[in-house]
This record gives sequence, C-alpha cells and structure tokens, in this order.
Amino acid sequence: MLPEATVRRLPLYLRVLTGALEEHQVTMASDELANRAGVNAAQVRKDLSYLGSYGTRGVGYDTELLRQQLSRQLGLTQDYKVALVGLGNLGQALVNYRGFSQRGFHVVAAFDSDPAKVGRQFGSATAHAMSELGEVVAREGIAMALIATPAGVAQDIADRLVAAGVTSLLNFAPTVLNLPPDICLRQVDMAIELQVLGYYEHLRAAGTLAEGGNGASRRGQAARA
Amino acid sequence: MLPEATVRRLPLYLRVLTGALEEHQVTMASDELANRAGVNAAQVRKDLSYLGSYGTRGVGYDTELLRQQLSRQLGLTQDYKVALVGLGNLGQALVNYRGFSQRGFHVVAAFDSDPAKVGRQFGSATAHAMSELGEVVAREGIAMALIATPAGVAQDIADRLVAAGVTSLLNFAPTVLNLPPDICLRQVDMAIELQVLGYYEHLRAAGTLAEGGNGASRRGQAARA
DNA sequence: CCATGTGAAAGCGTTCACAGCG
DNA sequence: CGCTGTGAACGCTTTCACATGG
Repeated sequence: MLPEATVRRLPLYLRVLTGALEEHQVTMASDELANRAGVNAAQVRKDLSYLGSYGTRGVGYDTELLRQQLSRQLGLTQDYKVALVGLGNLGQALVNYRGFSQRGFHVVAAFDSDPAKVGRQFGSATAHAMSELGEVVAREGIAMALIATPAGVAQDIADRLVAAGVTSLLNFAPTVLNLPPDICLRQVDMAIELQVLGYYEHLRAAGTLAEGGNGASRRGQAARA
Repeated sequence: MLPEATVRRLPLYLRVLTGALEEHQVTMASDELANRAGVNAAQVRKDLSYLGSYGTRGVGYDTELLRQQLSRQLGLTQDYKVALVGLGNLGQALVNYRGFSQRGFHVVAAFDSDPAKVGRQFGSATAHAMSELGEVVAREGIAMALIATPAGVAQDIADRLVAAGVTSLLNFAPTVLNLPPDICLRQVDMAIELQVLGYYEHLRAAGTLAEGGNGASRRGQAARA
C-alpha cells in the first residue's frame, strides 16, 4: 500500500521516464527526475523507495527498469474498460482524449439522455440511451466510469453505475457524491480550481500575496484535476 | 492568509450555501454543511473560524451572511477576465462551460494555431491567432488564463502568457510547467486521475484493498482536476 | 441545552541530513 | 566520490474534546 500522495506522483515520474526513453537516456538521477517532475529530489527518492531498491548508488536509476516497475505498480500493464456518461461538450472532449487510450484506458461505452445522440459513434464508443446504462455496464464488465453530466443528475448516475458493478469513478460534475466506502472516487472540479486561483489573484490585488506564496499545483492536486 | 487546504474547500461550502438559499433555508449548522460538502464537521468550523465569527452558538450560521462572507473572502465579488489557449475538444468545452461565467470568470479571448478557427466566435470569446496572444492579453489586461493545448507547446504558451502579464494559470495540458515563483499555477490532469484510480482498481483485483481504503476525492484533490 | 469556536493531540506528507554502498 | 536509501525533524492538516456563549 503506497501513500496516496505518492500514488499521485508516480504517473508524473512515469511520464518523465517515457520522455527520457524516447531520447535514449539510459539512466536518470533523482535530481533530474525531480527537476523534470517539478518536485523535490528527496521526495523522488522517498517515493521510489516504497517500490523497492531499483537505483544504483553513484549512478542513478535505470530508465527502462524504473519505467517498468512504475508501470507495474500502478497496474498499467493491463487495460481497463471505461464507461462515459454525458456526451455534452466535456463528454465529447473526454471520449476523444488520446491521453486515456494511450495509457490503456478505453472508453468502450457512452451514455446520453439526448435521443439524437443515441446510436451514433463517439470516438471509440457507441452512444447508448441512459436506460441501457445498467445493462451495458454489467454486460461489458466495466469497473471504471467517467461522469460528465450536469450536477443535478450526477448522484443518480453514480448510484446506477455502482449498482451495475462500477467500483471506480472520476466525477467531472460540480457536485459532491455520496458513495459506499469501498468505491474509489476522484473529483475534477474546474470551477473550484478557478476559484482558488481567483482567491490568490484577489490577494495579490490587495497587495498581500507573500512572495512565493502561490497556490501552486503539485502539492495541492495534480490539479487535481 | 488562509491555509491552502481551507481555500480549496471554501468554494464547496459556497456551493452548498447557494443551494440551501434557493430552498430558502435561513440557517445551517456545521454538521449539515459538513454532510453536504462531504467533510468533517470540525473541519467546517475550523475553516470558517479563519474568516471570523459568523456563527451563532446554539443555532448555526446565517446562510445568506455566510455566503456573502465566503464570496467576499474568495474575491468573487469582482469579475475576472480569462484567456483561453487551445480550441480543441477540451478548449471548446471550457469556453462553453457555464460554471465559469456563473462565478464571474469570463473567457474574453481565445487563441488557436488553426487558421480555420481564427476569427470565429467560440462562446463568449473571439478566436485569435497565436501570434496575437501577447498583444491581446496585454491590451485587455487579462490576469488569468486556461491552457488547453497539446503538452508540447504548453511551456512556450505559458511563458508568453506570463510575459504578457498573466499571473494565474490553470493548466490542462499533461505536462509540468516551470514558472516564476510569483505566478499561481494549478494543474488539472485527467490522465493522472485515471491512473490513480487504476492503481486502486489494480489493488482491488489483487485482493489487497483495505476496507474504506479508497483514493478518495475530497482530501486528495480534488479533485482535483 | 445546543452548536460554535478553539486549544491540544494525532496523523500525514515533505524536507533535511547523512550513513552506506556501488 | 556520487547518488541512493532512510531515520529523524519539521510543518501542515485533520480530528478530537470541551470550554464558551447565545
């Protein structure tokens, strides 16, 4: 069991390593990995130490070996089927986002309440009617879902997804979801992110922003998005 | 200066209060606010105590008064001009997202490298060529920007935005940005969020997921994006 | 009596500093 | 000698528990 904060940084390291491999870089020291990932070098070493000892003292980490280990620990050696609910602007952006499929997350089913969209193909997914949600998700054995609906229906959709067997949810709707404790939920709330920026911008206008006092990214969320 | 963790929760409380006001609820106790926001009641009281003493013992908080105070402290009593760079799927979703303008964040200028998009209207923003970025941002006095470009150009765009006077950035591109320390940066990285879910899903498959051990939202990010 | 506001305690996450090893 | 791996220190966040006050 890795600390959650570490889990959030591992994909970042993975991204850096993948980039370095494309440039045929064979080893990487914690300092460089830290710089490229925008974190402290001690942090990198501590994070990686949770995975085991894959570095060589005096040298650094074998780029390819470390990439494999990160990939394995994150469970990225397998592919995941993902459902998407809501084919509005955001939903369509998500279904077409290559960053998901590149990493083995395949949106295989989409759902929308608009009859005009049902039956059409969106990226790699066919649009289904909302009424089919439970059946399709259960039949396909889908465990992960993206919610990109209006806030008002998000809780109901989440309940139905969970009832159909989904165990991990990524919610883009600006609302709090109440779910059983064994369900993994992550929230991407763009309006909140902007409001946080607004707060610091507001402080700055008031002339009170301490130097370096940014509500910066890598500690707060991953942007969390 | 509020703690950053508190700043991230205030917009949530604001949302709850706004909902309650629509239902003409006059007061709200910390327990109820906590439940509706998905956090601990002590957390709510501690957070609100940073703003001052706006509650009444034995009663709770005056919904309207508290909403005003939150709004004021977050700097939401003023409007902000926002620039958007990148009008791909995600950029178009962002420019049409009502959650921003509802809260006083107005996307007044958009930029894209595709000549076919330049000159067209996207939501409330006119699409400009990339070459105009510096000039338009400086002329309009824009302090906040959304980056929804491919990862490869995000750093260059960020540098140009900062050079033009932008001081707060919300980056959706899956890459780390290096910026001067006085610039506020927040990251929304959907691929990372999915990979975090993948990790816990992977654990679950391995039968090692502790009960209640979800990589849940409201502490880690936020969800954050 | 009930809910706020707050010290104090507990829990995490980050950073430091250095021993240890290739 | 250089960089990893890690115990220990530090700081931030959350939670508890209760005194305080309408």
